[in-house]
Amino acid sequence: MGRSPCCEKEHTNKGAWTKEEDQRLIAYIRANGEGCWRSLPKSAGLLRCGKSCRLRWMNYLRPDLKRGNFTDDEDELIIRLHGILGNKWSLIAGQLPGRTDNEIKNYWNTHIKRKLLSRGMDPHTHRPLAPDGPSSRQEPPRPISVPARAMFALTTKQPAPAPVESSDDGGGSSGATSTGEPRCPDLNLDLSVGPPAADTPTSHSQQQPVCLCYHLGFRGAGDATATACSCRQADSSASAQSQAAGFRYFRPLEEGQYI
DNA sequence: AAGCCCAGCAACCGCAGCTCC
DNA sequence: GGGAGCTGCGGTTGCTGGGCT
Repeated sequence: MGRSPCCEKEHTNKGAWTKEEDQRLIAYIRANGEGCWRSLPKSAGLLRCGKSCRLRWMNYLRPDLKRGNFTDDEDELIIRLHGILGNKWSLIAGQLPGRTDNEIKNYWNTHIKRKLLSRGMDPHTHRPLAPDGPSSRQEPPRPISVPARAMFALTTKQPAPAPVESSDDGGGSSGATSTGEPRCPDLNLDLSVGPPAADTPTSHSQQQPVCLCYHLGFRGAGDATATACSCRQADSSASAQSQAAGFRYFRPLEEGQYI
């Protein structure tokens, strides 16, 4: 594709995977588990680079993947999460069991963008399109910039004004829908980005942060999708410190609460 | 029937962040 | 503290198949 290869290895296959390669990869991971992608190709007898193996497994071969069309509910969830998280496809994928970031990214670019445009919404800003067209004004992407592994706590305490650009103009995807359904009423998203707050009580100390994963169905071990959320694993091992820097805090939402 | 166009999907690449030493 | 190596993420590209002319 015009760029230099990511691997220095010259004798690696590229392009579409063959059935044989798939079978080898599946067999190897079944026997040895995931991890150590760099050495996996050699161990598995594959002429691929580790990144390629990982991608193939994550996006196509994993047994817990859900194939098939996205449902309307998934559509709406993706739109809502994109409004909150922006192009953090992996985070969004984490809320959709069986879906991959690549799949969601592709789906967004091919379907949902169009869907939002047909609704008169700007897919980047989740705001109503300007009268002079979507691309005529080069508005920066969503102002909420959440680093992939940045610590953020999400609170739902109301009715404080949301620091996030919520859909107060009536057009945001997180607001009430045209049907009047209270999808995300007056959300107070307190996305605090910074060092872990566990030992540093702040003004949020009385506002129990909420783990998106928890609310959206990831309940930890036992769940087929448990690996997508490490909230409950965070404290269990020192090696999970990096995970702890991610979704560390969680609290189930109460009935009637929305995100 | 043949060629063209385009949407959708799979895969690649560079980079950022994390861990280990 | 800093460098090296590895992993994961997001953007981009290229292939493929279906629809249209």
